[in-house]
Amino acid sequence: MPAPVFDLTGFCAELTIVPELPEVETVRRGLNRLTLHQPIQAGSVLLDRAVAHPESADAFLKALQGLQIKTWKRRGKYLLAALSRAETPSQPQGWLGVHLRMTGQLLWVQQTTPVQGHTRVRLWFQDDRELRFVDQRTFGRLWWVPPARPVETVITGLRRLGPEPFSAAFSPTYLRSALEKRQRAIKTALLDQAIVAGLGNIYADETLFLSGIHPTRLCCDLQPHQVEILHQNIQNVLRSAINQGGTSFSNFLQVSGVNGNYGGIAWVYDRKGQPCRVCQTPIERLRLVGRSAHFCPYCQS
DNA sequence: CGCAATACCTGCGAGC
DNA sequence: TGCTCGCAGGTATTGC
Repeated sequence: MPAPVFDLTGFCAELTIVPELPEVETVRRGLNRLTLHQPIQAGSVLLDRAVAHPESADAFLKALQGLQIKTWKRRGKYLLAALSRAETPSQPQGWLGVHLRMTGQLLWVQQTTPVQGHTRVRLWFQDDRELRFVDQRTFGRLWWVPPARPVETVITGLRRLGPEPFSAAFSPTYLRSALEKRQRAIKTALLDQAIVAGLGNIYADETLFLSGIHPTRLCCDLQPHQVEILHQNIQNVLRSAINQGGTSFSNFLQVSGVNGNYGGIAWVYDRKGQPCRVCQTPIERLRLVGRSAHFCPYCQS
């Protein structure tokens, strides 16, 4: 099997790791090391609906031609490449947006690398390089945002995002006010990107375990000190996952010797029936608004 | 407005 | 062996 020059996702291909904030942040850092200041020469769209804007794949490719990437930013789980032209680097030329959703991957490969199944979009750079978007379940999307158009008018999902978990806006006070009147389960609220941007199913379950809070507990029933703990653990879980290079759950991290309780091991996620790492009680799973929630019935209440 | 259900997808594994 | 079916989950949309 031909290995990519660099797998920007940085995680084990055999494991299905859905990209949440730490994984997207890891991809962003890889993109910033590899893809900047090189004009896009051409490209190919193999699946039309992978391009959310503009309407036609041809228009998308035409717009990107000749542009280069100044820097990659991240907002929630969205990646945003600031575009410019080599001759006029200070003049913004819009944005390239990417959302990996469930199974999206960005690969930095040689153009001669055989095109694997599920390849959706190819962008060709100089020196035979290519940014390849591969996405088995086809939920991932790319956008081109024209210059002078506010990004969120094209990538409308950005409008619905709450604060970044490491921003000043995401304070314990904010979180308390966002939760105190809500009648929904706390797990559901953590998955709601309008409350805080970036948590997905895995890190939401891990956060609740570390906070000793049962996933079905109603937001409005949480004590202020519990919200404080929750706030701290949201940051702790995401921070340690980012420090592990984007995933806390991959085999190769374990075999390469990185470990400790956030280096290769989930407390509860996908551990139904296995003993709790703290009290040995079997981990349970229930369905909550169409998602699985994993928890320890003894440690979490 | 708040919240939940559903649609969108494909591959895989369980069960028959 | 080969089939069906449930499940995995981020986000947009729909509907109560």
